[in-house]
Amino acid sequence: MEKRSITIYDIAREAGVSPATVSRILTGTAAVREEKRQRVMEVIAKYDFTPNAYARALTENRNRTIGMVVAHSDNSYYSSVFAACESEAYRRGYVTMLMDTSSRPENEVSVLNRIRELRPEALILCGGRIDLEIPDPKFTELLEMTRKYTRVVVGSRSPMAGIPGISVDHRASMNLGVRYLAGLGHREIGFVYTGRQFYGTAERLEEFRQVMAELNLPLREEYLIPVEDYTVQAGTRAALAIRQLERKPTAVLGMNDMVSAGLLQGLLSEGIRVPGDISVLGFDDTFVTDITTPRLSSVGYDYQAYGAMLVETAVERDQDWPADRRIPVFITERDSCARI
Amino acid sequence: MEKRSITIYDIAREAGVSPATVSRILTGTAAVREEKRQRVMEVIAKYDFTPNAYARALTENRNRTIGMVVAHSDNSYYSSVFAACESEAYRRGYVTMLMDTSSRPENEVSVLNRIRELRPEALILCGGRIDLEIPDPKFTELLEMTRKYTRVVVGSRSPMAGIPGISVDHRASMNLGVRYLAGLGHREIGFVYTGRQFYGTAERLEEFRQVMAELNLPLREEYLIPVEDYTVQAGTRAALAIRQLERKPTAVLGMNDMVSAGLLQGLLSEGIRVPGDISVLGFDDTFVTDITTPRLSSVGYDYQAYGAMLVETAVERDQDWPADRRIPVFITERDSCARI
DNA sequence: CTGAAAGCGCTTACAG
DNA sequence: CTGAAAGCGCTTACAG
Repeated sequence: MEKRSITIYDIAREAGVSPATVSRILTGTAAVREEKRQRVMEVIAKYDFTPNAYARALTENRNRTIGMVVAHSDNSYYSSVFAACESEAYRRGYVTMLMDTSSRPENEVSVLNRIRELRPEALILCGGRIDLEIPDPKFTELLEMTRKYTRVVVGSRSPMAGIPGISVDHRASMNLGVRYLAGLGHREIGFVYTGRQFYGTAERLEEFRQVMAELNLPLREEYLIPVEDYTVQAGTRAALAIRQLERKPTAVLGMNDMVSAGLLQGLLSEGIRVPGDISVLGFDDTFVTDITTPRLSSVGYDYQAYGAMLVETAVERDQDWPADRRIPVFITERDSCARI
Repeated sequence: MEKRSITIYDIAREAGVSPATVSRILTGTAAVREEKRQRVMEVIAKYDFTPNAYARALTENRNRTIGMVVAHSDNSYYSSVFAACESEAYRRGYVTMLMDTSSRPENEVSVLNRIRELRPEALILCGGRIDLEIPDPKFTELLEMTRKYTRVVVGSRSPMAGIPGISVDHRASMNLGVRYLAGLGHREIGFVYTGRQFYGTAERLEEFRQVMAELNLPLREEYLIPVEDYTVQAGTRAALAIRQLERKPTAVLGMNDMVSAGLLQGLLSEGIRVPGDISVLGFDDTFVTDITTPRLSSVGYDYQAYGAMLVETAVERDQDWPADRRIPVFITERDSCARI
């Protein structure tokens, strides 16, 4: 941003053509005599001229921009989803602006206000109030406003008609996890969960009960252990709770890899062997799984595919996308679960 | 983006004022009679009107946007730096667009081309060719072009006059690490390093030799172990190399937390106790340190402060910032280093 | 194939 | 305090 930046007019003057011709060369939308093209290209190169995306956006009424707002950009789940979205968006010629709300409602408000001004062609929302089991009407209203200015897609359950939702198949992930453990011979299975207010947790909890019943496994309420957040420390505290138990589970699922890592450490430091005494299974299959000792088996998703689907749905607006789609899950066996 | 979005003209007409008045209310730059303000605000609320940032940017010749390009957005070091920058930028009223180059030169080129069109008020560059010990002239030229359109700041050593560089104090980090280990009684110290072509590695290597000499500790070339990349697997392979050693170090520094985590696991699985037989110290102090067993001691930085400094330097352009600044380092003791 | 002109949606001197 | 008008830097009918 110098005093006044060089424009298409400057290029045109120096090349001895009209600004329209320069524009045609830049956009490549119309034929231009080769000789003129040459001259113009030379002048462009001489000044390292690059057309102003803002002016272009204003005339074309599009800006090749995608907004993405996540709850915590430095959390490895969200950063994996973002990285996947960004690369797909970039491949399609879009640039991504990432904003972080730290899961704070006041930030969600101000971030979405800013997004409306920025008018990205599409907005991808992941985490925060959008994940609430019982929708927050204030937030729903905010989404309605945002929709007037930009197409929105959520990495969650669809919050309303017209906003496609694409999310992890929470029920399938729990089903797979429990069946995997049952296949290893476990009958006494626990679940350390976080975020009861979120639909993903609700779905996993329901599925847990259901699949345990289907498999004819005993469901013990004391094996359902709530923790406050998604941290290592929360997992460690859950391990303490498990130690107190008269009769212990032989396997436990942790809400995500961080909680599971804490669980694993906590159990170990209580002298409980993993997987010797208790098997631990994580969710998300982030790189954390390679770092724990023993390495953590985990139910994961194809982040690359998830990101691609999110961006595709965001960008190809004419298609008739399903209101809700779920990402398939798979399990990666490492060393934290044993046959009993 | 409907057919035609609602504009300041629509608002003006319905409120019975001129567009200029609406604009004045929106920007808050000039006094407007209270009664008119009321009327206008009502119409704005009625339509959830939000001014178009692109049009505004074009007239004001600024866009309140910061670009950030990182080598790997899903790497925890970069995502910590980004999160810190984003929050500081947001606090100052800027939105951040994050782009990821995957450290590929061809992506650096296309990303920077796109950045020039987008004309963010400032660009923060972290990782990739900017970190090369011997500058790449092609890349330097690319930076020169970019500078014509936007102020650039790097999270690295300053590549040229006019581009402020702010980076981790690599020498200090190594000095601190070695002195810490020496303080624990270690004399036989090793270093597993990655990216010899990067200045940060070069600095750490030099400092390693220097501080070892200062402390009168024996420097054994076979304790300087190069690995290919910054992964857990690289650390594991380094552990194998250490096992082969006739005479083993009693402590080793790993290039970053990931490498150190792999080192730790590899050593453990070779039957070498950590920290009983060998102490391991990491760099970066990311959340990885809480997940390893034993938990990893690590030399880290204040990411929040780093991000704030990067953004401040990027945005307050009138100030006379030093060409090169280094972020202070500190050590966080956990359980991977023992007194000998 | 090419230029003059209008328009995208704002802001800001300029003149009351 | 307020409006008419010009301008920001492009693109695209429109008319040759």
